[in-house]
Amino acid sequence: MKKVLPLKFFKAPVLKVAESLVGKYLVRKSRGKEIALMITEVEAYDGCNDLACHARHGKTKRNEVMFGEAGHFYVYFTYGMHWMLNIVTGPKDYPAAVLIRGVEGIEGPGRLTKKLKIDKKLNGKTASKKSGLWFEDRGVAVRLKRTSRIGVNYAGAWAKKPYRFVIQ
DNA sequence: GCAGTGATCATA
DNA sequence: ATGATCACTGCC
Repeated sequence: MKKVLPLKFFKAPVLKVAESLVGKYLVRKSRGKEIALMITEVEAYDGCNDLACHARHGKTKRNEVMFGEAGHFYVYFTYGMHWMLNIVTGPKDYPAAVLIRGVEGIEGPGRLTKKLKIDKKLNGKTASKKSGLWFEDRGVAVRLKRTSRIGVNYAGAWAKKPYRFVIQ
């Protein structure tokens, strides 16, 4: 069973999308080659009140995609060398996204984007075959584990929220 | 443990 | 214009 996840899938609340995205496949088509990898680790970033979320200080040029329609990619550059891949969720004008932190065989959000050649060209694009990057449900069931998020110690109480989902 | 790296954003 | 910050990685 191979089913491309429709944009509707991402309109649900971010925690629900994050949870159900683990065990699904991230598929990248680049230069005619298709690579499908199971997602093993994600994190949820939920709205302006989430002190770890980029949207905590309101809309800016960088994060405006998060305020848009669900099912679009939010890709940004950080630490002078790494691209981060997120998928926008929830209703329009509600800034929330799921960070894809790892897939099978590629541990770490920065490595993942490097291996799959993901950069700002995908920012704002939709998750579909047309953009060359999309998600598929291949009918795999997995056991999950919830933990607090990585690299957000500055976020006070929000740093402790169990918004990270990893495969067990 | 921590240096490297540069876009982004707030402040002026 | 300047300076602090950063959803990380790789090497020590």
